[in-house]
Amino acid sequence: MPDHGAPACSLCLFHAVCGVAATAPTPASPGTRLRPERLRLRTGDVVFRQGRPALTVYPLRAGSAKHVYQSPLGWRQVTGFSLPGDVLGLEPHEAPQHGAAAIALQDSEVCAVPVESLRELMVAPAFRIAALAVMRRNAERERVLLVAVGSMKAPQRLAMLLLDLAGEQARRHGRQDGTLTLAMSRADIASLLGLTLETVSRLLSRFASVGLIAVRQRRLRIIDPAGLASIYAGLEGGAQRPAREGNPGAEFARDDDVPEPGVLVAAESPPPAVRREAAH
Amino acid sequence: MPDHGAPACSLCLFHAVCGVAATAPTPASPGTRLRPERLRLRTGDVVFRQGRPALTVYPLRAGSAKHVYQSPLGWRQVTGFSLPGDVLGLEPHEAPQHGAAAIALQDSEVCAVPVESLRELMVAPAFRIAALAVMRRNAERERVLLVAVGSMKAPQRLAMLLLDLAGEQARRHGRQDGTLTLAMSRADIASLLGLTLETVSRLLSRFASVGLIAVRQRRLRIIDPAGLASIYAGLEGGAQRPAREGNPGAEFARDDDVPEPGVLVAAESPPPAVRREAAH
DNA sequence: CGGCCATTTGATAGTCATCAACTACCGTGG
DNA sequence: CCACGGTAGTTGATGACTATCAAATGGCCG
Repeated sequence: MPDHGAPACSLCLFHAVCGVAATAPTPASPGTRLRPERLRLRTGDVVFRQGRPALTVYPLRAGSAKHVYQSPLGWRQVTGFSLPGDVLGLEPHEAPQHGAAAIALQDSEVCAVPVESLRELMVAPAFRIAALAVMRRNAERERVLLVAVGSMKAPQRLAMLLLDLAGEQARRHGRQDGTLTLAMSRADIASLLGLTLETVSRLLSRFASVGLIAVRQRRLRIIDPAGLASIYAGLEGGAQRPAREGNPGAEFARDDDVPEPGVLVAAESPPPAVRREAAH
Repeated sequence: MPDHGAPACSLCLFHAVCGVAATAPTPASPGTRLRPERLRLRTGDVVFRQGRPALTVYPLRAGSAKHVYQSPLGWRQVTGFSLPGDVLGLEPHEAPQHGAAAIALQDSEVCAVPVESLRELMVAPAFRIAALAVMRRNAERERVLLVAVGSMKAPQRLAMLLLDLAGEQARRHGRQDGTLTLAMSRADIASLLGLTLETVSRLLSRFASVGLIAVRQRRLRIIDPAGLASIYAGLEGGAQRPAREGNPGAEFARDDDVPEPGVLVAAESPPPAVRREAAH
């Protein structure tokens, strides 16, 4: 495995087929070898806009980005953040246009891989599997977000995000100390979570005052991960419980399907039970 | 084009390749010909559960269904409703397991198409395009829902759903009178929209009292579509405006990308403007 | 006809958005 | 180097919007 310049490259979807080795150009390479162009971005730069033809995908080498979706009626919302190793613009379902805009949250660096190259690579089963897995992960992320925004209280949502960011941080650099730098503004966080920036700010302060975290501006350290997880699970304060899903009819078996965890903060604390279904 | 038994068949993804013609079995058929098994469902029946292997897809011939997603922590939420012509269990990204459960909202009927058949069909460009388009549409739906739940008020969300249901209704049967039967309970609607069933009930009553709709139990008629659209757009009461997306830096061009409308209620009323971006 | 569930409606309180200052930070330019 | 302006972030006061709790009503099925 070549170890390319940026540490994030080892997590990149294209890592195995990328020819931008810091070492030798990898002479006789069997399969496709990418020599992607590199682009530098400055804070606020738009990598691509929603609706524009998806001609290129952009593996993120360094920095970070946000994805902004605009609904048909003009409502905008941040749908996610990307960190080094993620691939910006990787459209699911072979969508011909970008489904959302991508904007650099800080000075960043991306590679530019033409979709034709991507298409070629996709015929290789191994790569294809990996790419599809990435897309599935993204989709799952959005679903978790939907549920969070749709049925969890503000503190839970924020706790979720913090734990997620910490997890991603750990997955990249090995850092286990909960130190992280928020590349995004309070407004971005608020948009993602369906809150206002004031609420986000207040909650961060509250979390800090209770000793869960330490924050100063965009510098944040998680002091009590278990406490945050507890809040995320809704065990704090108001005794939140997963909403029963008021369906009328009956369901066959009564076992609960345990969805595979792992996306957007692993389910450490067991679901607070209360999982009844109306019997037939 | 064969006209199969159910009227919804003409909208089915598999329509062109389906051999279940009410007429003759279509003797010498060139490409793949499906003879899908048919299944009857009763209210509340689980078509498939989240996490279970996705071995079959179920085109919905008659009736309706809801999709229920359970997050890793056990929170459940309705993520969408399906009407005749939709395909239940069509997993994006070739997911090997169902990403959500599907539950019949009423006595319904589905076809059962093995995924192997689906895979075979997917090699045909025409079918492949169509299938991907369906998946994209589903994904776009969820995004619109995310934005709605994340940043719109309760009345807007409900108005959106009603308009959407009416639109789907019209797309199937030609009925242009806004008469529709809500197959789902108030709780299901509430879950989808991130509200409580009481709020849904109250809003329906309020809509009715203002003459926008007429409701009696699950019987509903849209009297003033424009009024609902106006509420959806947020032009009523509180002067809602699409939230500015508080991003810090600059953006290159200043033109707004107009996303292709059409999913989950077309954008009839133009976005209320106010689309400024911070200059650099 | 009785019982059960879905739905409606009311009363009340909690959460969070909104409006409004105020403070901290950052980069620029004197 | 320090003053300045502007943006990001914090904090407070207030109230709208909705969730929550609690009945009451109405339908539907057996």
